[in-house]
Amino acid sequence: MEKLIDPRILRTRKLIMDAFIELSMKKEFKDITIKDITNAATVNRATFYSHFMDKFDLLEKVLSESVMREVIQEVSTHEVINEETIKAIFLSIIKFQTSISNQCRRSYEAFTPQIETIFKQELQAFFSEWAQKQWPNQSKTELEVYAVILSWALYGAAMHWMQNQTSQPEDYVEQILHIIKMEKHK
Amino acid sequence: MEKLIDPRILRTRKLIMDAFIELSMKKEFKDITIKDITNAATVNRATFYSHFMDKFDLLEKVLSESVMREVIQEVSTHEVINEETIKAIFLSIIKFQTSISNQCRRSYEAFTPQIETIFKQELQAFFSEWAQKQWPNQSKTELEVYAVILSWALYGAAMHWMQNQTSQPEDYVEQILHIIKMEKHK
DNA sequence: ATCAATATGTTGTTTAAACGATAGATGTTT
DNA sequence: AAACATCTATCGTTTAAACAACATATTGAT
Repeated sequence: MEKLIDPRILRTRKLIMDAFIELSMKKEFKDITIKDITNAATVNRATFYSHFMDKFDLLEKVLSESVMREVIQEVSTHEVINEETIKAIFLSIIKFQTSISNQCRRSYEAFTPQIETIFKQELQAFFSEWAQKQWPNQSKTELEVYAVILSWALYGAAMHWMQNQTSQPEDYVEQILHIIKMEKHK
Repeated sequence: MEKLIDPRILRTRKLIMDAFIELSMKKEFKDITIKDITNAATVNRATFYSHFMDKFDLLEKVLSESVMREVIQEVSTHEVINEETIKAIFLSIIKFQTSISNQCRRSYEAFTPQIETIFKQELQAFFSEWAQKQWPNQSKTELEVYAVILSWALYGAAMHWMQNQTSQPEDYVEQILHIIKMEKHK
């Protein structure tokens, strides 16, 4: 079933994305030109356009594919969604947000809306898939709602913690677990 | 005058060479297959053969281009050949030899002849070029002899030190400077 | 020693990427 | 505001690399 994509495509995509991530740490997003990116990626500028529509398209894909994958990977060891998984994801979100707010500096604020959208989308898809595996008897729409609530609640809580940082994240996440019910009964 | 080489060629060469250097740190040379190298380099196996004749050809080019460049670079700050330059090169050789004897481990001994040949070639070319700049009035053949003697003597001394390690390299190099005359008078 | 599996080179064909040229947008200096 | 440079985006042509297939070696286990 695998489509067998030409490895050159994968390599070029990775070169461009990695170069962009690298540049984002030094320059502001608006000051990064396509030429900057393709130069650093050792790729022709025209080639950029056969992979991405523009810089924003690239940012979107970098966030969803490259960055979100890290978060997912950290929790992919867990078999089912449980309190441990929730804790792990919460901490991952904070870890990621902290790292990009350090890396991107000034340009960070300008892109929080995009980042938030992508983050919630990915989280929702992730929860939805896993919920269906975990509770195959529940109706799809019901599990979808469950996934939406979980992803929004978790992301919102993480953002709230980021702004206040009153307690330790480990203690904070305990509070979330008191609110969200993890059980589903047939 | 620059030939303007297709960047894909440079990129692929670098990918292969870097992958090889990386693998050399983990595996013995004889156990590294072309497939290993091209896999790590994200390059097709057939592509390898349009850049290198075989594994030995690759090793040769890695040593002369990639590694020797480091040594040269360390002394390229110096304007002319003097006692400081000699010291710097001597220490660079030792540094390089120590690092590959740590990295390549068992396969190291098997390739010392090749490494030695390449090292002396590169050193000789380096000294020859610089001697001609420094003493343009001297005859070319005379300076060539000078370059040969310098390169062999330095490399030999470095190898001798490596095997015995009696004194500190800084003290050892002083002894060399007592033997080799650095002056040239018209 | 035999057989199977894996590695080495090589070749013809297909495809992704490089190149050069282009036109329009954006931005900076005078 | 006009001149200038730089960036964006696209397109046809050329080239390097991917692919698949092949014959021949090496290796390794039975």
